[in-house]
Amino acid sequence: MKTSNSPHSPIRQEPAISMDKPGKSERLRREDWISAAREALIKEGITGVSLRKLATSLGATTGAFYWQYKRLEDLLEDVREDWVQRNTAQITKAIEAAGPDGWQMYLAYTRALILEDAIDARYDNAIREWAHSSKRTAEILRRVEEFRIDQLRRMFEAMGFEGNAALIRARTMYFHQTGYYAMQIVETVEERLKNVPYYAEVLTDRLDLLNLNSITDVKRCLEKNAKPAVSE
Amino acid sequence: MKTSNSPHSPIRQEPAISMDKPGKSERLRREDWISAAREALIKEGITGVSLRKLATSLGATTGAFYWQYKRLEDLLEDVREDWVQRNTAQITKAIEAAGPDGWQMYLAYTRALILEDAIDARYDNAIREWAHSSKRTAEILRRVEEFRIDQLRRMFEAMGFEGNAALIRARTMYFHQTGYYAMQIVETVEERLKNVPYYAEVLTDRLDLLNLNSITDVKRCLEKNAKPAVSE
DNA sequence: CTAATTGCATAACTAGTGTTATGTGCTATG
DNA sequence: CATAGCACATAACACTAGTTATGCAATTAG
Repeated sequence: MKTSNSPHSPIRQEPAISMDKPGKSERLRREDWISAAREALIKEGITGVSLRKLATSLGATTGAFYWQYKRLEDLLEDVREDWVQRNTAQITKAIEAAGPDGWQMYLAYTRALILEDAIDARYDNAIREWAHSSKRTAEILRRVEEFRIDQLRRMFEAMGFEGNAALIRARTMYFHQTGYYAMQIVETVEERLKNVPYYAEVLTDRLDLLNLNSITDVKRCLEKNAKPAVSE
Repeated sequence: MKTSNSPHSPIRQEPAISMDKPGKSERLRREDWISAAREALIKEGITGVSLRKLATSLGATTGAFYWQYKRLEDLLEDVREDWVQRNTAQITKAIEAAGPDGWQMYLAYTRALILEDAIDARYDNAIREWAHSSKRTAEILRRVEEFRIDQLRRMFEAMGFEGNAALIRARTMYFHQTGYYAMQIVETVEERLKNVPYYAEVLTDRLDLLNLNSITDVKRCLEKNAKPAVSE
């Protein structure tokens, strides 16, 4: 038997005052393992998330991990929660703050996607890929996607679309986004801004945005609290 | 050293006449391994494709595999080619045979997707997932997707959309499809048929399809060589 | 009938995995 | 200074992976 020191303390005290020795060799915290796991998941998929790789990337070994977590699965659960917070909770705030006007919500959503990178597409893809081999991940992904689509549906209803029309547009928009992510399209911000009026025309039936010829016009239209339509 | 018998013959002679002993224990062929790998890939992802699992599903062991293939990678390359043939080459024929009229091509594509299951969505997903960890798979996926989108772009151009408008619609349609696949939506054929007019309205600006109220109307509209528009 | 080849099965090897047990340097406390 | 305990490193275990070497029954050739 070993001494009775018990790791895996539920609440980690931060080093109170961690100043004065910044870069040297601070103690590892759970967030360090979560970050390392997130980056490995994004870069190589769930098969790339191995304890020894994570430990090496943190300049440690597997022994350090088991001081923070009891099992690998516990870290993976934290990664799932990290994804929900980063890729859904954040953009949800932006949309709902722009309400109740549907068009303002649409602009806020577009702005968050294009200008603020509120959703990391590679993170979404890695989670979706992971869901294929992890029942737990699939469950969380499904719950999040139902929430996201319902959020868009309420947005289109706020724009005046009723019933099935709002749902179809919500799904068209979200499926398009998912497909865009899945295909790992590489575009500059300018290219994406240039297409904003075209997608808005298809999804919202607003033809007036086609008058926005320059990218600066589009960008100005996406500014917060901007008036819905035509360039002044 | 062992005897100088050399396996991995480039061309496999079929058993000439394989009648009379159907179910017992026929010799394994490359297609058997390809089929087993495809089903494992679809069900469990690329991590589920292991030699011992494949062998077990075929009632054999790993030793049998190396009589057909030199390396596992050689089987995986055959699986990639199998995917291209099954999920792209087939539907391409259907579309191009319906040309040059763009609307007929649209109907042929929709019919192939909904009524003929010309694309196995789970196969597409598994390949896309695999592409995250396999450079070779990513290369083939990219080539196929560029071909698919260009095919849709030419279809929209044949419908009268010009330049960027045709490309945007092609991408919207394909991204939607990819997202639909990625989300693993479960719908009956009737549900999917019911939405055909709505999607057609968004993508092609044809309002006349909204007159198709019943599913049988939609189905009749999708019949080969059907007239473009209104219910008679 | 004998011998050779085919078409596998069996087992072992190397490498990588999560996990556990134990050793160890550093820090804070008395 | 001495000592307890924290935060690791090290090493080993059981398991699975692809691959290789070898054994072996069934078929075929002479």
